[in-house]
Amino acid sequence: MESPEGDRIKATSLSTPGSSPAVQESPVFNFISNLSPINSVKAASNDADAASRGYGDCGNRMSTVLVPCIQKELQSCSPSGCVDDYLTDPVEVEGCSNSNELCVQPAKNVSKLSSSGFNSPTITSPKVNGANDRNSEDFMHMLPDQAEEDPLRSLALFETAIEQRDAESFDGSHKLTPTEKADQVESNAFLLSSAQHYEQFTAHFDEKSLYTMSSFEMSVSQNVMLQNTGTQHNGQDGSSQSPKNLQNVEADKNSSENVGPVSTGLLKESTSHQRGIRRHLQFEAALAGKCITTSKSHSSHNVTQESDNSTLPASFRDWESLIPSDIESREVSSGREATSSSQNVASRLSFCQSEFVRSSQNEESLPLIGPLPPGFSLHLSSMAELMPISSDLMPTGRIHDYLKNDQLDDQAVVGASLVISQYTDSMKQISDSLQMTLSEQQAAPCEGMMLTSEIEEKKASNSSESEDCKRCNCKKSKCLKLYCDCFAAGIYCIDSCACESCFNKPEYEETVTDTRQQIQSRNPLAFAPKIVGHADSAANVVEDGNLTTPASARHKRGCNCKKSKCLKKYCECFQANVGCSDGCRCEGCSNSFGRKTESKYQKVQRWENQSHVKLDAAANVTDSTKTRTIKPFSARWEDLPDMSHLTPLSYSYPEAEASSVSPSMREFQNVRRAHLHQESSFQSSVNPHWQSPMSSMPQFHEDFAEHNRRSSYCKVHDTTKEDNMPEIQKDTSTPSNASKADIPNKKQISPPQFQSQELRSSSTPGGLESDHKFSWKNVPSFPPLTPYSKSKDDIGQTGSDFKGHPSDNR
DNA sequence: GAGTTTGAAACT
DNA sequence: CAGTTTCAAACTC
Repeated sequence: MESPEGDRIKATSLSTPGSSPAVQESPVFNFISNLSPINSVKAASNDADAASRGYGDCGNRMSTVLVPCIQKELQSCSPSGCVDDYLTDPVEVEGCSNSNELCVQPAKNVSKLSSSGFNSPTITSPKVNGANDRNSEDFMHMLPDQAEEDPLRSLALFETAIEQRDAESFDGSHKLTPTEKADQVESNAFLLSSAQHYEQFTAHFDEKSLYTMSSFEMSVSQNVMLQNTGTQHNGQDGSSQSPKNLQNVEADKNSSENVGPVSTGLLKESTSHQRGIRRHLQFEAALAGKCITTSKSHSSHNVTQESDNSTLPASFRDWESLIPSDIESREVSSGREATSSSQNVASRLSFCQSEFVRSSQNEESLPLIGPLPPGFSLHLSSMAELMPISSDLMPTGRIHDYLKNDQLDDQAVVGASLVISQYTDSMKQISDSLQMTLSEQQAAPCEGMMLTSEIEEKKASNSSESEDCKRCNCKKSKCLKLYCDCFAAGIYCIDSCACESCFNKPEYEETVTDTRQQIQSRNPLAFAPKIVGHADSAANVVEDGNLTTPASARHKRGCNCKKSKCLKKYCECFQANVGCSDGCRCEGCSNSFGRKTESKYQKVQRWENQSHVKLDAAANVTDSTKTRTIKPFSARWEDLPDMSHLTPLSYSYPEAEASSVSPSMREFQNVRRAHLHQESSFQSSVNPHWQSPMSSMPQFHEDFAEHNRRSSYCKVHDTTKEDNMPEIQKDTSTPSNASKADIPNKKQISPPQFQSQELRSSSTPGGLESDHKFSWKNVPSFPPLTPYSKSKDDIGQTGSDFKGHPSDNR
C-alpha cells in the first residue's frame, strides 16, 4: 500500500489546475469557494495525508486507481480512448459493508451486462498529452476570465476535462504513483469545486435544470469511484494499487468467482457501477435537456464517444444504489410533460426517479439502454432553484465535507453516499409535496376538459387516473346523445370510456358539433348544467362530513323519480347531492338532501342549522382563523374575508381549517371544494375542442383554462352554478345573498357574456370587487349554449322557486 | 359479470 | 304535451 508522501502535496499543488492562483484569485473562484466547504484545493491537498492514510487502511478500500485520474485527466488522455476504458474499472468485491447502497445490486444484473459485452473491451486508452490536454487547461484558464462570458465553452471544456479524467482514470496501462494519488485527491476536490463552477455557468442555460446536477452527480461519482476503487484493493488484492486493465477486470471477474456468488455479484456490480456513474458524467452533459427522455430516446442517442451506450443500465444501477430503498417508483404519469417549470421539476424528479428505479428493477427485460439515472438527481438542483430548499438539504456541501479532507476511506465515501441518500430522501419529500400541490392544482382525475393530446398523453401515462373518473359506456348512442355523459358534459370520449361506435371524438368533430347544435336547437339548455346552485347557497356538510351541494341548489329540471324515492342515484337530484325542489315531479320523494315538499325556506333553515352545529363545534378557533372569522351567515359580500388569494391554484381546504373558520368561510370552502371535486360540469363544458360554433368563447387566461380543463369531471358533471345559467339573476333576492357562495365557482365559470348580468345579479350593496370580477370573468365557462336572449326566459323562472319543467325539452 | 331496475333522453 | 321507446347508469345478485 501506498503511504503518504511528502512530495505528493507539492506535486499536487503544481499539477492541479484547481490550485492555480489565477483561479483562486478569481471572483468566480472565490464565489465558488464560499459556496463550498472546500476552502481551496490546496486545503484539500493538505489533507491528502489523511486521505492517504486510508490507502493503507486495507480494511476498506482506498482509492488508488482513481486518484491519479484527475490529475492526468487534465494533462493527457485521448478522449477516444476513454470510451471503454471504463471497462477496466477496478472492481469491488467485498468490503462494502458500510455502503449498502453500493452493494445491493444483484449479481444477475451484472451478469447481464457482462454477457452483453460490457466487459469485453479491448481498447487501451492511450495517454495523450498535448492537444487533448489543452481542453482541460483551457477550461481552467478560462474559469476566471472567460467562463462567465462564454459559458458554453466553459461547459465544453469542463466536460472534456471530465472525459479525459475518466479516460485517464481507467487507463489500465497507467500505474499510480503516490504523487498521482495525491494529485487525484486534490483533483477530486478541484473537480468538485469546478463542478460548482460549472454549475454556475450552466445555470444560465435553458436546460439548466438538466445541466446543473451534473456537478452534483459528478461529486457523487467521485465518491462512488473512490469507494469502488478502494474496496477493490481490499477485496481483490489488498496490496494491489495498480489500476486494472481490461484483462485484469476479466481476471478479477474470474477470480471473484472463487470468492462466491455474492462476491461475484459485488464484483460485477461494482464494475458496472463505476462505469455507469462515470459514463453518465459524460452522457448527461451530452444529453443535457434529454434527461427525461425514455429509454427509447436514449437508445437512439448518439453519445459522444460512446459507441457502446449499453453501459447505461449500469449507471442506472449505480444510481439506484444511491437512492434510498424507500424511494419507490412513483407514477410515471406525474412526470409526463408538464407545463410549468415547477411542475417540470417535480414531475421530472419523480419521473426520472421512478424511471430509473423502475428500469433498474426491471432490467431483466430491459434493453441495454434506458433513461438516465441523472434524472433523479439533476432535477434536484432545479428544485433548489425553484423552491426554498434550505441549504442543509443540499448535500453538496456535506459531500464536500467528506471529500475535502481527502478522507478517501470507505467511511468518507459511505458518508457521502449517505448524504446523497438523505438528500434524495429530502428531495423525495419535496417532490411528493410538490406533486401533491400540483395534483391539487391540476388534479385531473378525469380528462374531462383536457385537450385531446393531453388526454392521449395522460391515458398513456396513467390509466389508473382515468379509472378514477367514470366515463361513458354507451353502446348505441354513439356518444352523440345526451345519454352519453361525456357528450353531455361537452367533452370528448377517451379511451377509458367503454363506449362503442363512439363518435364523440376529435376526429368526428364536425359530427359532434352538428349533433350538438341539433340538440341545442331542440333544447337550448340541453348542455347547460343540470344543477343550479343558488347564490345564497353554500355547500352543506352532512353528518358524515360529506359535502353536498348548497341547500338551495337544485336540479334545474327536477327529477321525475317514481320508484327510487329520490334516494338512489337514479335520481339526478340525489346524485348531485341536491334536494328535490318543487320543480321535481318525483313521487314519494325522500331525498335526504331535501325533499320536494320542503320549501326553500325550510331548506335554508335546515342548512343553517347544520351550519350552526358545525359552527359550535368549531367555536374554538385559533387567533389566525379568528382574523378571518366573519359574521355567520353574512349576506354581504364585503363581510366575507378576502378570498382573492384563493385562486384555483392556491386554494387549499384542510378540513381542520374549514372547521375553524366562520360558517360563511366554511361555506365558501365547501362550495369550492364541492365544485372542485364533485361538480365540474361547468368546467367540463369548457372544452375548447368542443365549442359549438355558436359559442365564440374567447380564449381566456390559459392558467384558468388549464385549470378548468384539468378539473375533475366526474359523473356529477351536470352540477354547476347558476351563474352560468341564464337564470343567474333571478335569485338575487333569495334569503342569503346569492353570489357569495358561488364566488369561487364564478371564478371559473363566468363567461364574459354574462359579466354584465353577473354584475347585476351579484351586485350587493357593497358590490363585487372589480378584481374579483375580473378574475372570474377571465375564466371560461361552459360554452354559451344558446343565444343569450334565450336565457331571459329562464331568468323569470328562477325568481321564484324553480318550478318550471324542462320547458326546453318536454 | 350478467341481468334487472330506473329514469333521463329521445322520439312520436 | 303526453305517451312511448331508447338508452345508459345504477343497482342487484
